[in-house]
Amino acid sequence: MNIELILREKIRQASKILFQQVPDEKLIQIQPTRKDFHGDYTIVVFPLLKISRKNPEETAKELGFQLEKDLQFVSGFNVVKGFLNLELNKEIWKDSFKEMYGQENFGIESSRKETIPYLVEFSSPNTNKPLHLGHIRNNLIGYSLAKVLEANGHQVVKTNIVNDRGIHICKSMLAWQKWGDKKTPGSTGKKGDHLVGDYYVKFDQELKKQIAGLEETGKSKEEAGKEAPLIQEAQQMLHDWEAGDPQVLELWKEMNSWVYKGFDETYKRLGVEFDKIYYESDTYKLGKELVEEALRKAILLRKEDGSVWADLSEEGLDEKLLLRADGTAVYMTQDLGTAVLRFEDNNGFEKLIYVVGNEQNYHFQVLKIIMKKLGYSWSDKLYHLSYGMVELPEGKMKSREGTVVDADDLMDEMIQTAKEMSEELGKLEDYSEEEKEGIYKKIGMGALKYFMLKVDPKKNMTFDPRESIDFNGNTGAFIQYTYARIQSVIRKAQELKISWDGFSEEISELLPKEKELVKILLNYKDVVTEAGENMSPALIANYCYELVKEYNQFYHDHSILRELDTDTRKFRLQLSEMSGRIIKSGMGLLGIEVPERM
RNA sequence: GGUCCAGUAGCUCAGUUGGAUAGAGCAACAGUCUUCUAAACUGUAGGUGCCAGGUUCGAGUCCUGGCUGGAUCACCA
Repeated sequence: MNIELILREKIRQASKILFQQVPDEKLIQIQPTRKDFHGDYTIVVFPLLKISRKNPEETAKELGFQLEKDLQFVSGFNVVKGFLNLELNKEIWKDSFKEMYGQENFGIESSRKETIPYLVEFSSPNTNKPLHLGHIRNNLIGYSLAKVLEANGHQVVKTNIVNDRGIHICKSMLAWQKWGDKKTPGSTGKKGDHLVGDYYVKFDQELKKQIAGLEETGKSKEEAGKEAPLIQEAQQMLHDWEAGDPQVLELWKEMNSWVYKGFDETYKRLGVEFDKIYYESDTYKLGKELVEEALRKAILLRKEDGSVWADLSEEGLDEKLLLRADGTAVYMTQDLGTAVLRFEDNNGFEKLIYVVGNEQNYHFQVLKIIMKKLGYSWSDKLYHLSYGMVELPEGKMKSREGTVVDADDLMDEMIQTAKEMSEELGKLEDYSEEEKEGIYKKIGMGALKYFMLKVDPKKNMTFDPRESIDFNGNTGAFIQYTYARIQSVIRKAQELKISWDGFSEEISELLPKEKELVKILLNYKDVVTEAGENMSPALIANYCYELVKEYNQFYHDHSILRELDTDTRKFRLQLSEMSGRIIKSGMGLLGIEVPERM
C-alpha cells in the first residue's frame, strides 16, 4: 500500500468531478506536512488553480471535502493559504506499519529486474604508492553505490582497474633498483605498498636534485625536466617493459606482488571487495589495437613524429594524444581498451559507472567522445560519477609537505580512539578481549565510513581529523548506539518473556512520536529508490540519522517494557524492532556494521 | 585566458528536484540519570542563503551578469 499513490489517483478523480478536468501528473504535488502545521500530507493547490478557476482557498476546500468523502482514511483537513493539509486516521498508520513489519526486507528489492549488469568501477589504485584519504572516499562511495543499486533490484558487477603500468610505476622500480639495497617487505617487516611508496617518493626527491643541478648550468626548467638522466632512464624502462624485457618484467612482477598483498589487507579492513579486477597491463594493448584500427579508418590522425591524436575540435575541445611518438600507450589508450573489454566480458552493460574524482572530469568527457567517434553506440552508457576532493582544514593534501593522510594510519587511529572512548564508558567489561576488539573495530570504522558517506559525493569535503573522530551527534557511532540500545531492549524483553507477536484488534490512538516514527520508517523504501536514481549513498546516511534521531526522542519520551497496557507495549516493541531492522539495513547499504552492544 | 564545479549559522554539513516561518551536528551557555544503555534527551543563542538583476502566485533551488574558491586544459595517471 502506498498512501501517496492512492492520494494521487483520488485527486485525479476529484478534479474531474469538481473541475471537469484531469490535471497533469506534474500538477499534483503531494508532500509530508511540515511539522509546524496540523496534518499528515499536504497538497499544494497553486498548480491546480488553472483548471479550478477559483482562488486557492476555495480550491483547497472543495478538494478537501471531496477527498474526505472519497477516502476512508482521510479523517479531516485544514487549509492554510494555498496548502491543503490532510489529516489521516490512526488505522491507516497501523495498517501501513503492519504491512511493513511483515516484510522480511522492507525497502530492498531482492528480485533482479534485468540480467544486463550495472558495472561500478571504483578504487583504481596505482601500484606505486599506498592508499590514502582520497582513496578511502572513493572505495566507500563505490562499494556503497554498488549495494544501493543492488537494493534497487539491479544486477551489479563491482570492478577495479589497477594501474599497474606506466611511467610512474617505472619510477618506483628504478628508485628501488638504485637505492633499495634489495629490501623486501619480508626483510623490513614493512607493508609492501608502503615500501614501494617510499621509493616513489625517493625517486621524486632525487629527480628534483638533478633538475636543480641542470638549472644551475643555465637550462630552463622545462629543458631540465626533460633532460634529467633519471627521467630518461624511467622512460627507457617503460619502453623496455612494453618491449617485454625479461629483467624489467621480473622486477615489475615482484614489486607489484608486494603492493597487492598490502592492498588486500587495506581492502579487507575497509570491508570492500570486487567481483572482477582488471589490470592495465592486460588492457592497454587492446587500446593500442583500437587506436591502430581507427587510424586505418582515418578517424584518428598520425603526426610527423609518429604520435597519434584524436581531433576533438568539432566538440569544441583540443586534440588529444592517444599514442606517444615512441609508440607507447597513455592513460586514455588504456581506458578505451578497458571499456571495450568490459562490454565484451559482460555481454553488454546497462551502465558503466566510473567512480573517479572530479579532477578527471575532462578525461571522461573526452573518453566518451572518442568512444563515440570509434563507433561504439553504447558510449552513452558510460557514466562518470565524479566525486569531490577530500581536503584537510589547512588545505589540500600534499605529499611534498607530508600532509597525506594514509589510509592504514587513519583506520588505526579511528579504531584506537573508539577503544579509548569505549573503555572510558566501561559498558563492555564483561566481554572478552576478542569481542571488545570486534566492537571497537565496528565503531571506529563506522565513524570513518559514515563521516565520508554522509556528504553528497559531488561536493568537495573537509576532513578534520579531530572532528571526524567525534562519536557524538551526526556520526556513525550515534546511529550504532541507537541500534545497540534497541537490541538491549529486545534482549530484556526476551529475558522477561514478554512476547510482541501479532497485532491487536483494539487500536488506540497513536501518540505523536509513535506516528512520526511510523512515517519515517515507511519512507525508507523511497529513500533507497532515490539514492539509486541519484547515485548518492549520502541520502541513505542522512535518512539513517533522521530515523535514529526520531527513535531516540520516542525512546526518551515513552516507556517500552514498563508500559502497562500490553497492546501498547507490544506495538512499541514492534516499532523498536522495525527501527532496528531498518537501521541495520540502511547502514548495511553504506557498508557499515552495527554492534549488538556498545 | 577557455571549460567545468562549488559558495547556506563561527566550523562541518542537510534541505524531499520551484512551495508555508531555511534545518541538524560540533563549538558556547543552561537543564535531564535510583527508572528499558546519558555515545542519549530538552532548551537558549547563532542567518542580508556570495553580490546584483531577471522569470514566477511563490526562488537557497531556475536564467543572466559579476565576485570568491577549487578542478582541468601534459608525449603524468
